[in-house]
Amino acid sequence: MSGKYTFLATSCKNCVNTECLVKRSVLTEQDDFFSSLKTEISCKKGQQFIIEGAPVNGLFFILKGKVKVYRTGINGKEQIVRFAKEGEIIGHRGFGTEEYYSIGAIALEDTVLCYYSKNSLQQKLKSNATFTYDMMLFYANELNRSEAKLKTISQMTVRERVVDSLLYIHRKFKDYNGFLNLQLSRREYADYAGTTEEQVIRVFSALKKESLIFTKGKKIGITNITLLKKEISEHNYYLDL
DNA sequence: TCATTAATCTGTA
DNA sequence: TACAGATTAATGA
Repeated sequence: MSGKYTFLATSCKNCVNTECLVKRSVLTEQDDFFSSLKTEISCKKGQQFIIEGAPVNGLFFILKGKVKVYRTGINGKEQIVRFAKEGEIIGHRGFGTEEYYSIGAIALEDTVLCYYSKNSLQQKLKSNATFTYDMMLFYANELNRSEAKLKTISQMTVRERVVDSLLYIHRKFKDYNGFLNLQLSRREYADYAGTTEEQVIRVFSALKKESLIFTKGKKIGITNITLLKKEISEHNYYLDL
């Protein structure tokens, strides 16, 4: 971890983030002590808060903001593993037996994170079955999604992968004023879809010509989501995760 | 505001 | 698919 952090202090009790696993499962037991164990970390847009290869000491929960999780590939190319929003967990793959992070994470906008040490989490997981169960469901989902993504990358054409990425961003982050509620560069789309920047640009302009999407600078809007979904589902690769 | 840097797009091999 | 160059947007002093 690097850079300057701003530390705030919000109790989980007063937290507005109802999607958070800690908020949902732990606070029901009237135990505000656990929420005092967290560290609140605020990071600016573009700031990296997990570095590949750094030792794992705990787990991050996103209180507010959006994040990308990536892994550096063979030729130094960045492969984006997933995007995450409020309430999601970051760094969980290293939580069990791994000693070092196999992924890096960067804030895509100003983000506030709640950080729990390995120790305090392990204790809570052992004593609170609801929390453990919720965590298990989360891990199962992640595994499912990551296997689906492997299929996507290995079996779809470039165009299908780009369309798939757009649909993924759409169902995860929804629209805001008609545009996707997450601004990504063409390079980031490429890194997620497993292709190059130029390919993404070309697919985007093709989709624009076909009136399936529209763009305004970095902002992208989906005109016809039904047709976009159809492109993927025709090949039976579309998974609503 | 202007200059510098980054991002986007197009042409071509 | 990859590279180079042109154009446009974003950033910072």
